[in-house]
Amino acid sequence: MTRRDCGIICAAMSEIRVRFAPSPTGKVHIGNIRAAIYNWLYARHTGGKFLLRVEDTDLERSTPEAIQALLECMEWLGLDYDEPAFYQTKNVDRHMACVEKLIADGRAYKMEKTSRDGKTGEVVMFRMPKEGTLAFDDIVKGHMEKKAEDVPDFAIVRSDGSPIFHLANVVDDIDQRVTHVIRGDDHVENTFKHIELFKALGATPPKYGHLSMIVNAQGKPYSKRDGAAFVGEFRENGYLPEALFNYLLLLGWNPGDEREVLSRQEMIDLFDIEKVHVTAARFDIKKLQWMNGEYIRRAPREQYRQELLSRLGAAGIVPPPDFNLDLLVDQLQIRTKFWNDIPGNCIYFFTEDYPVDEKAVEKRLKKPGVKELLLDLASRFARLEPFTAAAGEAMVKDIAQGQGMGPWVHPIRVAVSGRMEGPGLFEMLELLGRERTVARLERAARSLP
RNA sequence: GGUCCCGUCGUCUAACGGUUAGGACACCAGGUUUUCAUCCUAGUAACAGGAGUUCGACUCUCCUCGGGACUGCCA
Repeated sequence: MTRRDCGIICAAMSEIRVRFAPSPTGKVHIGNIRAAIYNWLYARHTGGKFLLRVEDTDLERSTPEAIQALLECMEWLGLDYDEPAFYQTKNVDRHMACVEKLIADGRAYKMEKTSRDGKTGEVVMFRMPKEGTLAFDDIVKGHMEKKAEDVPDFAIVRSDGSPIFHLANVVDDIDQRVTHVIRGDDHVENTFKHIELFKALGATPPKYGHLSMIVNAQGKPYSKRDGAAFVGEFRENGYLPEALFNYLLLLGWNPGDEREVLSRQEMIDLFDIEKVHVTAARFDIKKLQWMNGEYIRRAPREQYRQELLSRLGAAGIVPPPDFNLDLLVDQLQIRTKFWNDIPGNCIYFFTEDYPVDEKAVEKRLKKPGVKELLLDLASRFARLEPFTAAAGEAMVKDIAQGQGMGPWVHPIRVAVSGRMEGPGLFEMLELLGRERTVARLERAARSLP
């Protein structure tokens, strides 16, 4: 409580500024985007600023397309930033000016060095303290300390004259007036170097918080083999941005009570960077899938309706004007786990060219008596007035005479939809309409010996 | 190898040093239902191991084991 009060006071005195600083390599990884989410929430929670810095100094991999993909991911997740995106390549002059100053101050020196791949050239090295301890208080990991002798000098300018990450990163943080650096665990060791760099440049180091990694189902760091670890893939697979956002947030943080599905506003209100976990979290696709279904079920009908129309449209289907879309939404919304499920789960309402599950046919239709049953039902449905779900259900109930309706319902379902699961049967028939229902019952009957 | 970090159900996690160690996902058994899904009810399942401190340890200390990060002219 005291801490939080202090945070508010400090924010009033000097605004909190955090940043997401990805290098655009084409695909945005979930671990990176979770860091972005935590930064964004921290900024929104404290009333500070969330900044975007594109670390595009790796000219090989940084393409306009990659940057575009990055921006789209952020927009999809609702990670809006408060100042124009800062491009690292635009700040190279500043980087080099800082190097000159460091050299002039004796904090950096030129040196002949042989790189890992055997190339020799002159680089600029940053001089680290040689004795004493280096320490900082990590917002999530607590007090971190190292002997100075364990952190050697390091290169800040390549032999081709280009600035290296450590230097560029720190100079940019100074220029963007970043107050809190919340980033991946893999930077913990770098922090000892970065803090010295800040000091050598006459700047106050920011506060640091290091996030543990997200590991795969085997508990190992994600590799390219794991797949589906990129934000874009979740989008393509029909996940809701809100669900992915919520799930990622819960990987390493919780609101302190038993709530899990949170609104964006609740997240902002409750998020507390100090309560973020130190331990690595395993990515559980099953729980994400559940959460996605949860978000779809909770979505406003209108949103579902729009998504339904657009997904059908993408499949080349436009429901006819007299189609009862409301009823379809009623039936489908609770049965949808991914947006991508939509066309497949209702395509048979709109075309005669729909897939038929042969196992279903085997189980429900290829039985003695079913042919006659379907013909009988076809003629009954042809006469049913009105042709509604309620009337259809009443009719079959009447035929079943108080017994279970299974023997009638199951064959009808497979005969008219080609599958064993789906909306309530009578709603399904109403949506199909009399003509299609009768025609499909007769067609199914004809296909039987 | 060296430096640093971490360790509660299968997974994500909760638990002022005192709880029958709680919740969620998954799993499983029922119920509702014309199928599937939803929904409701119940269940299986964890403090890595060992010392110590303490009246009392998941919680504090140490050791062991296990996992991870870093150890670039990559970011």
